[in-house]
Amino acid sequence: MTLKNNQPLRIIIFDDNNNVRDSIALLLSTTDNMQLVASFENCKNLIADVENARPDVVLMDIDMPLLNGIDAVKLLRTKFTDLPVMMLTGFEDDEKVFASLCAGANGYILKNSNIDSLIQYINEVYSGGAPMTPVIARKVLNQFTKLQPAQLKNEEYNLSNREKDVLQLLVKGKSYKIIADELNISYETVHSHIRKIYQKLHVNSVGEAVSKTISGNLLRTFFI
Amino acid sequence: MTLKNNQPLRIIIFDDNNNVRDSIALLLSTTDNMQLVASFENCKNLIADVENARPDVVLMDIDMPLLNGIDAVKLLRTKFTDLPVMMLTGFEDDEKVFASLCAGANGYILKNSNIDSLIQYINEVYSGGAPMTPVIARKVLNQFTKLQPAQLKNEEYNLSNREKDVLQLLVKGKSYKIIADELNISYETVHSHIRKIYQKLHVNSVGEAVSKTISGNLLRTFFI
DNA sequence: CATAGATTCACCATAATTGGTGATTGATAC
DNA sequence: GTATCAATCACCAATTATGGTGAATCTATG
Repeated sequence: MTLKNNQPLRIIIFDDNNNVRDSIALLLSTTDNMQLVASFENCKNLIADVENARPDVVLMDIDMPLLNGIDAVKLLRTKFTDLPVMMLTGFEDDEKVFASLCAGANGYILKNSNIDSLIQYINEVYSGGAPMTPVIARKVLNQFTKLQPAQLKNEEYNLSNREKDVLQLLVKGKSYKIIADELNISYETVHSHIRKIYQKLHVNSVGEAVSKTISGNLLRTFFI
Repeated sequence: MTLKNNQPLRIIIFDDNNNVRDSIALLLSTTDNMQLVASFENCKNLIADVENARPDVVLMDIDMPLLNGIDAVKLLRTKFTDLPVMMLTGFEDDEKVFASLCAGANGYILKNSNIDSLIQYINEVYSGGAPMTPVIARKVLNQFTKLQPAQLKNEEYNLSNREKDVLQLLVKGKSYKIIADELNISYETVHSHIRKIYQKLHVNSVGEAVSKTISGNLLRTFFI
């Protein structure tokens, strides 16, 4: 695995369960390129703890007294924007997965993952990946195939650059007048561009255009 | 691992590379609960082959002569809507990942994954997961955090049921008149609902409303 | 029962969007 | 060099959306 200057990966864990902290300590003590540099049962001194421990990867439980793991990640992100944080949780709660990822967590795995997996996940999250359970990933895919009929033939709409500019602003909810202003062109030019856009997208209202654009684009940007 | 009636998982592979087919055959021959029931170097008789082999999981290469793996998945999906298909590929090409998943693949992994992983991935795809590389998954997360500031505070807009109905149609690009028609209410009622919706969402045009709704909702439906 | 909110509808005036047609300029391709 | 297309602008007419005000009915909640 890729290591920083041949030094073992510095790991830190926040978990209120002694057993969990102990097992992870044991696991990491038998793993060559990893080192548990600190371990805490709550996030009371989160920022200071992290500053002192200088970890390469943070393991964070979700259900903890005082400050829960999700808020902890948010707090962490105010100081350490790129520090890899992996959530550890006992069960797969969709709401919490969602909230964690939104808060800025880089991965989300179950505590009952087998030992090899945990080591692998830590490596992955350190090297820029985002380990998540296949069940979560599956939800993304389902959404895909659901939306597919309309958008994902990936029709190249062949919008010109200017048309894309206009469409982008349209998606932000701007009116013709404001778009004209922001692009320094006349209202009638905007009108003209939008006419073309509607032709190319096969729609005939802002609603449809925005809808088609976002759902297409969002999904595409996920993977391209 | 979960098995169907204690029978080993029936695996089938399509790959034009003899070495790959051989290594996978070897790997699976040493794996208790899996069985390679057939192996083909192209998808010439895809449907027939699958019908005969009755696999539980299909492993599909992408670059193949005659019919490439992506089109093969599409074809497969016309007959076997739920059959787990995992793409196997030598390299991580974003476009192809995207195209495969759109075509209906359930997972996407690299051939150079280690042996244990492959076995695990097969199990996961069979049991309803969607194994994908952490790098792909990371892209999803990045998109998340990008969109977060605007939408994902997950403000409860407290829309009433009727308002949600109307908003949903608005998102589909329907006009007031058509919405009125579809919900069997008067134009003025639609008008009235939309006024309320705009208030609650803090917007004042279809564009904004649709935008706010979709980007919020799409992401949410991925994970909740 | 009184109050709040959801759902329904109406009228009015203004503003914004949509569709049609047409025209000029500049760049690019054949 | 001419045909094509992007980008710009204009005028006109019809439709649609937005915002204000007001009001009736019904349901649920205290």
